[in-house]
Amino acid sequence: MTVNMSDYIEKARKLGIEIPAVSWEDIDRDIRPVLTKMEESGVKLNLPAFEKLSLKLSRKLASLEKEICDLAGKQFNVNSPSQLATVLFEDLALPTESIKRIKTGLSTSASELRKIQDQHPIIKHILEYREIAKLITTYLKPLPLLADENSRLHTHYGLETATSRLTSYEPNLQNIPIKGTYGPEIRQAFVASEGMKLISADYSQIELRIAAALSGDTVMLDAFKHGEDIHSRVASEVFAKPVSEITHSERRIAKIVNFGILYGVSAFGLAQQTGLPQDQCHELISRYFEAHLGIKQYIDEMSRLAKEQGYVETLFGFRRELYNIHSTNHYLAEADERIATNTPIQGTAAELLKLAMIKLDKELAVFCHSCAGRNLKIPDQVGDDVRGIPKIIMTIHDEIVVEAPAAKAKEISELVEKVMTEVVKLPIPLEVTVGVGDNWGETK
DNA sequence: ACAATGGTCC
DNA sequence: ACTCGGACCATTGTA
Repeated sequence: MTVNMSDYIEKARKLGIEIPAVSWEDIDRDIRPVLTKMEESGVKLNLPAFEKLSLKLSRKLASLEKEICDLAGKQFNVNSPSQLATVLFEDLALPTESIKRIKTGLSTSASELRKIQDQHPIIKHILEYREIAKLITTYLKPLPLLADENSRLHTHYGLETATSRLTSYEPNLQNIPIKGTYGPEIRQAFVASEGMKLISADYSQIELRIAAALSGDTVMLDAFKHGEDIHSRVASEVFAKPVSEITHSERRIAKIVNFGILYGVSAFGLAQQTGLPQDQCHELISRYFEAHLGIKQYIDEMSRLAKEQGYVETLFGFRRELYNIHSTNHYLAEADERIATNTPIQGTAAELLKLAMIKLDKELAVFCHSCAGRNLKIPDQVGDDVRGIPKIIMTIHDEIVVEAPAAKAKEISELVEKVMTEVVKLPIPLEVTVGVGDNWGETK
């Protein structure tokens, strides 16, 4: 047995991780039929709600466009970055010192515009215009056109990514809005069929937990073991004060630091995101690594592995080649170093979700079988093909959405939580947040 | 048809 | 010069 035990399974065992004896290739083979079923099931849209919101926002967009052109003193295409740059930085002569230069001139991206938001009332209008235009053109208009005769929307899932994550396309259901004023409204228009409920279950901080497990960082492992708020905990470390004294703003910054670590943060990037001066960000990063020697070691180890073997691997052996790790172009070489730290974490998270989906799909079948004599089926009051069978209908990187008969939703939500929580045994618990509702916005 | 820009999600 | 991982998609403007 141990003779043929793969390297990565042995590696996992040493980290105190118990994983099933499967490779990423086994996982991808077994997830495919599950994905196909999800594609065929689809998710139901509340089309009248789409129509209503679309109309409301279209009116708002038109009035914003008029206000913007009035403030600009001329008619122009607000959708055109080049025309917009001319209006802002030539016609209105707004300050350009802090604005990023791009190939074609001055950037008009939201992050740049926010820097000069106080300089002119037009900026706020433009930001709101962009937000609303995005929602209309990317979601509200196209999605209903892709729905079938039962108002169900069928995405396609792909397996070809650099990290073993899934993709979703035509349409992409993995970037449906959730933030902002209207994000929740859009999610509320993703609904359960009559007699059914939506169950949404997502892993909380799965990437940070995997980082803790893969690195063996004792401080982070300890924090997760005790169920601490990881962002507040890191805030107390980098700002050197007790958790009880951490402010909302300090926690927000620590959250950005935590994400930055997963992505291979630089002081510059952190400054960009937090709005703090770069030298203070440098200080925060130093303090972070002082408090998390295990994480520092992990990053160095991945960098070393990348240089030695030219690739890194996920927990289940998915390999990513790093072609630029030895490049004399430092920018490219450093980019590969960041990829080397991130890929095992992001990739392992993706593999755990796939494993959970494979197991859940089987468990749901078992559940249905055991319910066979208990009148589980909902009479076909709907024209579609669901009729009371619980199904996985969507996945969004760390989240699984199930559609289940209302009468069994509670029971099934507990099954979903159990399968996801127990998919592998890490030295720390995997936490899952579950919600049940009549629509996707309600399950949070 | 394609590059550039910008924006949504995890 | 230029900065933080992974995706998909819409629009503009040029070829």
